[in-house]
This record gives sequence, C-alpha cells and structure tokens, in this order.
Amino acid sequence: MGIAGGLYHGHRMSVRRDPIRLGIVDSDSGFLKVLAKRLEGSGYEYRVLPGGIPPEELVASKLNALLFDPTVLRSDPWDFLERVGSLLPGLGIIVCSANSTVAQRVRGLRVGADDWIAKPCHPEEVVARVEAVVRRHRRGRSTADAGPMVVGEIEIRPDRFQAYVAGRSLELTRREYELLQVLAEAEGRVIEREALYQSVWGYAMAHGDRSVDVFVRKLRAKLNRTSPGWEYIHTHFGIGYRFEPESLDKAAVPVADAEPEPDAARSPDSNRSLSSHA
Amino acid sequence: MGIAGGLYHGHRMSVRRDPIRLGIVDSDSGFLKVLAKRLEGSGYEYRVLPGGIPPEELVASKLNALLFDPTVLRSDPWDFLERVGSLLPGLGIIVCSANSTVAQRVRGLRVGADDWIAKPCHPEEVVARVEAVVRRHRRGRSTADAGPMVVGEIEIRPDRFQAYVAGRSLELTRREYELLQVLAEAEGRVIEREALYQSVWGYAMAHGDRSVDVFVRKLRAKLNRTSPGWEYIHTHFGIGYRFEPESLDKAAVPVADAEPEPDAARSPDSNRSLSSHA
DNA sequence: ATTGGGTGTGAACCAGCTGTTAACGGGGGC
DNA sequence: GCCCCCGTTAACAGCTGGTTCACACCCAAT
Repeated sequence: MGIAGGLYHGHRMSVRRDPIRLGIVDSDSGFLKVLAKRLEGSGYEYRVLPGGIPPEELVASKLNALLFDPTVLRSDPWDFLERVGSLLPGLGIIVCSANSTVAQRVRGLRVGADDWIAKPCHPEEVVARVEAVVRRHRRGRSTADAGPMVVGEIEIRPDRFQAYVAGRSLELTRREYELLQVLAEAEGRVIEREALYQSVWGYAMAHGDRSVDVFVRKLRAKLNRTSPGWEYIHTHFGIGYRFEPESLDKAAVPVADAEPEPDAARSPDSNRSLSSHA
Repeated sequence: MGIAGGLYHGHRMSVRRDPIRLGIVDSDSGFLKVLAKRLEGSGYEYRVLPGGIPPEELVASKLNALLFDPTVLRSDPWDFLERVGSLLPGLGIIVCSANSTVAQRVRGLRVGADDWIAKPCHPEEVVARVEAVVRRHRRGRSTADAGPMVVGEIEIRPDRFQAYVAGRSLELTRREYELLQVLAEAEGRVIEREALYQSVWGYAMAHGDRSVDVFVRKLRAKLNRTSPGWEYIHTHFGIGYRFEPESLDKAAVPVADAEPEPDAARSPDSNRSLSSHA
C-alpha cells in the first residue's frame, strides 16, 4: 500500500525545535503572500498544495499541520475533512475561511478540524493558532529521544538511529529502527497493530497490509542473530505486539523466586508468544 | 450468524466515552445560563469556578478542559495561563473574552491557550471548540492509559489486554478480554445481551446469535479455573448478565450490614442469581 | 405438571491471523 | 547508466479462536 514513495527524511527527533511542516491549501494570493513572508525564517517548512489534492497524497508529505480554505476545494469539504482526519490522525487541521456561519464552523470542528479561523485574519494569529494546534498535538509525545536506552542486552541510540549489543551494531534499516524504538518505548505494554503502524509509518494502516508483520520478522531475525538467548518481541494474537526482554536461560528471571509463592512474582505473563512453546 | 469471522478492523470499542469534565471561570450570568443549558444532558460534567481560584486548586478536579474569561481573573491572566499550562499539561484551555486584540490572542495562544473565542459567541460553537480541544488531547493515548482495575481476586490490565490473578494470566483471547472489561466496567449493573454484544462486537446482534452465551461460558471457565471460590458473572434470565465478585466462602461477605434481603440471598448452590428482579 | 423458550455445555468447522519466504520495483550512490 | 539497498507486496502454510450447531438443562408461565 505504499503511497509513500520517498521523502523519508523529515524525521521527528527532538520535539523541541523541530520545524513545523505546514501544508497550505488556499488560492488567495494576497493572503498567501503575506503568510509566506511571515513563515519565512521562522523555522517553518511550508508547501502550498493544489485545491484538488486527494487526501492520499498528503501521506507522503509528513506534515504536522494543514491550513486550508474550504472554498478552494474541488471536492466536498466535509468529506475531505473527515478523510484527512481518519487517514492522518496525527495531523493538525486548521480551517481558514471567509463568511462562515456558526453551523458550518461547528460542523467543521466536529468532523475533525482543530481550529477554524475567520478571514480576514492577521497572519500572526494564524501562526499562533497553527502552533497551538501542533503544540497540543505534540504534547504527551515520546519522552526524551535524547538519551540512549538499554533494554535486555541491547542498547538503542536515537542519535544514531541504530541499536547495539555489546557495541556491535544490529545494522537496522530506518524502518526497522523506528519500529524497534516505538516498541521499546512502550516496554511491557501491548501495542495494537494499527497503532504501531500509525506510529512508525505515520498514517492509517490500510486493510490487509502486512508490513508490520514483515518488519517484526526482520527485527526478530536481527535481534536473534545478535542477541541469541533472548526474546524481545512477543505476539499477542488478534491484537499486536509487546516488547519485553526475556532471557531464555533455564535460569529463572533475575527475581529471587525462592519465595513460597513462585507465581506471585510477576512472571511476565506466559502469554503464548507462539514462537517459543513446544 | 455473525458477519465474517475476524473483522478486527476499526471499532474503537470506546463505547463508554467518558464525559468531559469542564471547568468554567466566568462571571457573565447570561452567558453562563445559556451555556449551562447546552451542557446539561450532553454528558458533560461542568463546574463554575470562582475568578480568584489559584491554579493549584485545579489539580484535584481532574478537569479535561478549562473555559475562562481573562477579564474576571483577579490575578494576571498571562501568568495564570502559564501556570495552569505548566501545572496541568493534560488540560485543554479555551479562552473566551470580549474585545480582545490580535496581540492579546496571539500572546494567549503562545503562553498556553489552546483556543481563543471572541464574545459574543454561540454556545454551540463553544462546545464544539471545547470538544475539538479535548479530542485532540485524548487522541494518541489509547485505552492502555486507563489504569489497571482490581475486582475480587482478579486484576484487569488494559495495557496487556489481559487479566491476572495473583500474577497468573487468565490467558484470555481478545474477545474474552473485551467482554470481561465491558462487564467489569459496569460492575454491579445488569447489562442486556444486545448491549453487551454491541459493546464488544461493535455492531448489532443478529437474532438468535449465541455468541455472548458462549463467551460468557468461556470466561466463566477461565475465571473459575484461575480463581475458584469466587463467582463473578451472574445470569439474569431473559435479560443479560451482571458482573459482581462474590466470595463463595460461608464467611460473610465483606459488607458490614447483614442485608435483610427477603429473597434467597446468594444461595451457595444455585449457579445463578435470579436475585432481586424487582 | 406441562410446555415453550432461554441458557449451559461441548465439540466441530473454517475464516482469518500470523510466520515465513521470495519476488518486485523504486531510489540513491557510485 | 548501473548496481545495490530496502521497503513493499504477494503467496503459501500452520494455527488460533470466533462462530455455529446440537443437545441437555433450567426457568417462568399457563
């Protein structure tokens, strides 16, 4: 289902001063000119998009926010809003239009818009509202990309987009690394397939897409090749995957299990990770 | 009967959407009256707060959003905004004021407001904007954020789609887990078969479908296998099921009073509590 | 007591999920 | 331009578990 051809660069690393990638769908040249002037040199990466652009084409752009005037859309604005919202749940949507009614604004906000600005408007306010939406969306995102992370035998280094075992690189590709990172950040929690796809690929998973499975397999292969004796990724049938390092040594987990209640110690869920078993 | 077997797609299963908890700081009685009328019966829990309320006191209220007019604040509005924003990063902040300038709005949005509405405004638009802000805030946090839940001897962990007794997994399948979760969330209340089906399966139950019964049976088996001596799921003939942990020990229930129930209170043999049908 | 419908129970079926492998094709580096 | 890398997609096999069926049992009403 690869709509995304290339454009794999713009990555989210430091949430802080990451430039905002803004898509603009508007035809008012005066408005565009003034806005462009304001955006220049403010750390924005913006791109003016044609009015007839299908939502699917937005996928590859890795936008943070979309500013658009519904009157320049060729397709039904409400339908467009809904489709963009469901396809790209991580995208902030700001509508900017002249002569809107309360009912229109309410409807727009209900079907997925994050804000609705009335024209004419000051470019400074547009920028402030775009940033508020993006900030709101980024808030609560991944904590600390900065620090390396050690789980089990492996070390994950965001500064190099790579993982290591005893200093030896796993030689992960970009997708493999991102998948590993998303999984590892949620250590111990089950992540649904769709959520995983959403986090790594950036847009909604198409029905029947097997990419996640294939990459989990690749990841497992590289993890096992470099760190045998450990199991990291556990399958939860019908749900998704869970990352949790487990030593395969017959030596029990590093918990003092001499206790009279052996199971009381959280044996990490003997959940059938259909890999092991007999 | 049911539609195709798998069908795990969409279906967010957030059937029980939490009400929005909204704090309001305003003194315009007319505005408050109209807004209150709109909020009533829409699943809102709102609370009008005094203008001089210190941000620290908001912490305990577990609000989702705060709607306020800066002109009624005794303290410096900008300072208030910043402190609330840093103190409660998960709170949506909507400013609603009359006679604001572009500069004020920009400043407000910069220091932490998520939206800024100009008075006079339609209550419907206020609600729509509040919901947009809350929606944006909630998105991304899956159901896993809900903390674990302990009922009787069992612990339900949404982060693992699994239930445990003393650390031992019940090894529930996805459907079984979801059924348990829906039942447990309505602890003590009877849920009709159709409502149960609707919640878990996501669509209407076909006439004659026995899926609910079968899954209740599977659930009971696993509950009883792992937590014998307790009864969790009670049948209400002709209606549905009720989840309520009951110890089968002759030792009195942990309830203080001796329950002067006229009808056979928990007869230890009868598997079903036809109970207080009245 | 009889009866009709609702519910418990066990088992079988098979749609769909996952693991696995390999071919395809675009992009970037050389 | 050529080659290699890597993400995508398809195909196949094994297995899980959701659905369905059949029958026994229980409840409530006549």
